[in-house]
Amino acid sequence: MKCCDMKGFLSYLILWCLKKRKMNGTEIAGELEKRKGTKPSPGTIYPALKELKGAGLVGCDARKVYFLTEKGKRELEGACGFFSRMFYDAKEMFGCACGK
Amino acid sequence: MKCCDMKGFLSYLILWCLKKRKMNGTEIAGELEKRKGTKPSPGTIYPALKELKGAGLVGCDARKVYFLTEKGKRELEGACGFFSRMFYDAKEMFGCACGK
DNA sequence: CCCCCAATATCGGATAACCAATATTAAAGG
DNA sequence: CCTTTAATATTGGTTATCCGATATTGGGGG
Repeated sequence: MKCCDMKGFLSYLILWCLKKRKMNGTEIAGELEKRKGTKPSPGTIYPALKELKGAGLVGCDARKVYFLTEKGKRELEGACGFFSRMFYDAKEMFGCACGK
Repeated sequence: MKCCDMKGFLSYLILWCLKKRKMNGTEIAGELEKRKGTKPSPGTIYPALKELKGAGLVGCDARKVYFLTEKGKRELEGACGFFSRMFYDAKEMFGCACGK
């Protein structure tokens, strides 16, 4: 088990980051590096963005600046609810996972 | 993207659940069902437990009741710190992901 | 206008998570 | 002790995530 090398987060994290502000691919990669500790490679980030765009969760303008669509916002909120339920006892367990 | 079918959580979630109390495989599966919405199959849960035991993160007694080892506790805390950093802005983003 | 560099895109492959199906073990009751 | 039923274990295969390497695009300076 490698808890801090967790897979399956990438798309979700991208949505999370885009909720704060519009970003291009490089900026997103940098933001993910800050959060995860490792910078996703181009071969990771761009296919992910393409997939998200194909799913209608993000859009991008002519300058390749990506932003959350309404559908993406709903998806993100659904995912947050999912996390919320999954770790409903986060507070009593630690003070953790709550960004405080 | 399938945010609510996220992979790579299983081992982590098992540790999380075992932090609360000792459990056998079936109980763990039930607890995961409550949290994730889907019950992991035997072919999922037992290999995961075996791996965790092999890594020294959990132990089990003669009755196959699993518990967190000290190493497992440290691992879990490390993972929690990881999450904490990853979603450091959880509060400002929503009120979410904090089990409240 | 052309070159150059950074950003973006694509592709193949490696890895690992997970499940379905099946086999084995253990427990409880008659 | 035997049977039956639930719990545990194993195996093989499917799928998806991610990365490395490599192409392509686009924008700014000369």
